[in-house]
Amino acid sequence: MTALEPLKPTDSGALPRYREIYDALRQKIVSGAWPAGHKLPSEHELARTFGCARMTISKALGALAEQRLITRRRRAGTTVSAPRPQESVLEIHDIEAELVAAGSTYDYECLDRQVRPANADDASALGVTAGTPVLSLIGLHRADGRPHAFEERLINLRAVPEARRERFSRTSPGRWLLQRIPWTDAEHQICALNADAAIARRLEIPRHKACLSIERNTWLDEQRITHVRLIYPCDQHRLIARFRHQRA
Amino acid sequence: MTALEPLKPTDSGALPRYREIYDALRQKIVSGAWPAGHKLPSEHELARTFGCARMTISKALGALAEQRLITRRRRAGTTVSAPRPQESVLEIHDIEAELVAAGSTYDYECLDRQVRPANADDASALGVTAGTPVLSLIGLHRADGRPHAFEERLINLRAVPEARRERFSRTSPGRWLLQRIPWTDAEHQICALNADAAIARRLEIPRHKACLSIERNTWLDEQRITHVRLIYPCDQHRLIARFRHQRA
DNA sequence: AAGTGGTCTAGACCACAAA
DNA sequence: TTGTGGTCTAGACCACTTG
Repeated sequence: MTALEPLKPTDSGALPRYREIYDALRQKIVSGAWPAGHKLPSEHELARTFGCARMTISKALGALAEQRLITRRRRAGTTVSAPRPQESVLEIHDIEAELVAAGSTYDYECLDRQVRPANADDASALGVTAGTPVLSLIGLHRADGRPHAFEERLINLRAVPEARRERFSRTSPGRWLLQRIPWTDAEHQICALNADAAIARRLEIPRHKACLSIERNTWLDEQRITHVRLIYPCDQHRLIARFRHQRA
Repeated sequence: MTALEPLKPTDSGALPRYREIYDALRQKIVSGAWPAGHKLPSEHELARTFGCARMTISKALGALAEQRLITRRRRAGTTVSAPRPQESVLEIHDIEAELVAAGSTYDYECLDRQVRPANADDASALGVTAGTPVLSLIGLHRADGRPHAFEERLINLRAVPEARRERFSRTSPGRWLLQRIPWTDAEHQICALNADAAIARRLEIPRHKACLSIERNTWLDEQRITHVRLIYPCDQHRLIARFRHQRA
């Protein structure tokens, strides 16, 4: 199969035309028949080849471009991209939803709650100017009664003033925020660390045991909403990320 | 701003029409003016409101749907989605590229190389049937001469027969594969662990020090290509993931 | 200057699901 | 049954970029 199928008999089956075209072109690429750098026919030519309107071709190419399988440039045409660097969609689920889905019980306990003007550490973690009112929360997530994750959180009260009225004694602030506050940007940092004395005590694990630390910053447009650091014992959490070139 | 702008004077500026419409609708959603569950006007009505063709509206809505900000269903119409669960694009860069970008020198050393029929462990890790020929590689990545990551890898020789001829004595198999083999699916598992004796020795760190473990499986369509496990000392690696609702 | 992709139109028909 | 989104057409003009 070195030439494009000139015409496909209209599958009375199912797939829309642009999707068939997408699949046909994608096959050329992932099979290696069209290696990186290969120049594709122009949209006009593909439209003639496949016997459809140019917009239909454009939709198929748009999908391939979104998958980074091809690069499209005016005048220069469309070429097969170099294999993309490892990149994956990481889903970091809501802790409660995750545990409930796994059939565990869940509860949250507040260990400390303070409203204060941001000190230097707060300001740097949350990315606000010192003195901005913040809500500092320290809490523990439990699964089936056993410690599951330790949470340190800062909430920008300038962005989320209504959080000042919440006690968060049994309500996980993460869930509360997620349900109320739209967010536009999130950033995660993931690393490993050895449990220090405080963390070991809270999570009821030996000192120095490896833990997974997930830090998350969220924004609503330019405004910082919250900073959170979650610490999981190594054997209680595992991030799973999947990526498919092919569209759903 | 509770009503939609009925018409925008054609910005002689820059943005395409569908993008302006996308932005306008997105603003309604992230600002909270249209909460989750809110029903959007129909495409025909939006086309009238914005004074454009329905396909232009459809393109804007398609982009919003891809961001999961809205849900579109035939007959039922288009509604604002619930805030999405935490989900982020995780970029796991090629180790060498990452180090070079950071201004470090990089080298790879092969510690062990075997071609063998898959044993039970290989078969389970790589997801092939026992007896399938596999290439097993154990190696060390170094940055500025110091151990940076420990790698254990299995390559399915049925999928990548040409790997059998490679020595991989100084060439990182990850990079070699990435440059040659197209892949369609990848799965990552990330967790923390305490260094055991073997890892501590290889990475020249104390035993029990926390490490980040990244396991990756890759597929070409249904066929398994490789399984790799990378172990980084906690202070030498940090995954960073960003997510934006807004399109680039 | 000319060819390419990027966008847009004003229609059309269809499939689906809710009423 | 009917309104909705999903797809498609056969054109069109424009912006960009390369030759």
